[in-house]
Amino acid sequence: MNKPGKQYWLLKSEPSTYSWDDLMATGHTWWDGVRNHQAKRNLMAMQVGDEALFYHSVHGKCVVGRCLISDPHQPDTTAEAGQSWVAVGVKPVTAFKTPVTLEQIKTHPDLKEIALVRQSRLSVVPLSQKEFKTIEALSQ
DNA sequence: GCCAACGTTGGC
DNA sequence: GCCAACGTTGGC
Repeated sequence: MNKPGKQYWLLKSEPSTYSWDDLMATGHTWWDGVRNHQAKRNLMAMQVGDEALFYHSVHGKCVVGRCLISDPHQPDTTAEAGQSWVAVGVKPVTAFKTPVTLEQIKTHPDLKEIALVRQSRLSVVPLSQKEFKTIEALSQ
């Protein structure tokens, strides 16, 4: 079920730019356009088969679904010449029946240390397995 | 190398 | 619309 070393992530997107529905419509996307070094390190640490939650920032402020890292990191084709940013492939797995709001996350005792809140501007955020499972359970 | 100014992100 | 947090840029 859970292969060893599997990691968990949260991917942020402003839905007016790219939404969960956009991902569902195509079944696959390249998570590109990330221009932050810490986020880049997280992308490079991802392995195929890692799981990620999809978070709608700004308009939404909730986790809306679960997805899968389907392709390892590779050069971001949208990067300007001379700059080396990376992208990973992402596929949707399940849409949350009930989106999990930022407010729920902030008030849940098991999510006090979540990087989503501690580092609100980071767009590719690592999650512990417990944090991942806790948020997933809230979506039922 | 320091730091002020400015731009961006994202919550409120 | 405002502001806090951060990152980047450029003058010195």
